[in-house]
Amino acid sequence: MPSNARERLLTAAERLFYEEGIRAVGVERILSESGVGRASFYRHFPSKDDLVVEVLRRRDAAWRSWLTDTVEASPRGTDDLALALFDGLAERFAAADFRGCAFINTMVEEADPASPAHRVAAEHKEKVIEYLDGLLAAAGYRGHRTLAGQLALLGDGAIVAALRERTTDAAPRARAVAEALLATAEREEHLPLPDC
Amino acid sequence: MPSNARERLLTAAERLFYEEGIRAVGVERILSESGVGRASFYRHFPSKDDLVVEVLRRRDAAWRSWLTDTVEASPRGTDDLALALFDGLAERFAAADFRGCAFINTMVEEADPASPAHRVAAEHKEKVIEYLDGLLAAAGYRGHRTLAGQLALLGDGAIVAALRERTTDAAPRARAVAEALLATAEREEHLPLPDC
DNA sequence: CAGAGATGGAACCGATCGGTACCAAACAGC
DNA sequence: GCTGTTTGGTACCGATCGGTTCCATCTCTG
Repeated sequence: MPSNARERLLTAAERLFYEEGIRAVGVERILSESGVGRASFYRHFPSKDDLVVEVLRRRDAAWRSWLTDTVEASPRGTDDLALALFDGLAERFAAADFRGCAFINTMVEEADPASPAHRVAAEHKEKVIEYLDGLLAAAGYRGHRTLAGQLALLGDGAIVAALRERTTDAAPRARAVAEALLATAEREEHLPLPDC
Repeated sequence: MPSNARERLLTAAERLFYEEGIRAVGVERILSESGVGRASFYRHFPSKDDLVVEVLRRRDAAWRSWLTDTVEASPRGTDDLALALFDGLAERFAAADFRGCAFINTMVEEADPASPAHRVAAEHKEKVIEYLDGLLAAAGYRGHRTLAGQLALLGDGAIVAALRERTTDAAPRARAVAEALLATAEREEHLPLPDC
């Protein structure tokens, strides 16, 4: 059964790491905000780095389940299910504590690509792309793998833009690009015959 | 006349900040790698933060002049000058020390949007978008301002993707999206008459 | 050559970093 | 009620953080 202290540590650390950055938050802050004793912390996690990795793993799971829920709850047709991504992002951009993508931020803060935290963050993006790839393949798009990478690229670009200008404008802006992209890509599969 | 020590500090700091991150590099590292004495450092810069801001200012100027050179040296026609951006990015992605966009990284590391470093980084992106806007307006695109934001979004998305997968593949992938985007946008201005 | 300003080196400062050791209280299951 | 585990609190550790101070040396100018 899960420990109480461990749970409080993870939730406090997740919030603090996202709001202020991994390196910017010391162990002392996590302890005081979670109410956990210093010894208890190191009983549950060998080091701060291990806490970071565990926080990222949980956030990866939570984020991807949010993505699938958002897509499945979308009232759209099956053709442009992936576009629901950008409407979902718009909600995220509006959050008061929005500070970009936790995984992009981790890859920036943990510069070494071989570091555990960096790898977990990179693998998260891979899994998101695989999921999008599945959606696009099911919708019958020809170059679905490339298309999935392009949609993820648009999503990340929108997140960066939202972080920079601190508005939700980037979401519909990226959505429009995605629509233009899917409109041209769709033709290859669904409209092989010239229409003019 | 420019001080020798100051110049060495700025070049060493720029490299170290980009390779390892701003917070990850202490003053000691900058001193040892630049060969500048501790006292000399604080004679030239009131604090480390001031050095960070000055490094960003110089990188902003250098990056934007690189952008204009890249665009002007492009063999393309005036219509898709902006696409030269992505070919230029591909070269950057291939660099051995590529570690994303220094300004995105700064906005991630310096979480407070009001901090001087964060603001300089955000303003850099604004200036890039203004430049792209000018290019698109000159080429006769109708919604050139929105289009400029979308191209910048694609550029940032490509940079993030390149940081994640550590290949140059993201550049042509983003370029293809930009071409699809400009292809649909161009019609509004240059082809007001239906072609079928 | 003489003087002035800039320089590099090192000692030192308080604060904070991640991590360890120890302890008394709270808690559980029997 | 008693035992054994988990808990929060605190003191402490060496290392490093950004920053100050002093000094001997170097270089450039007059």
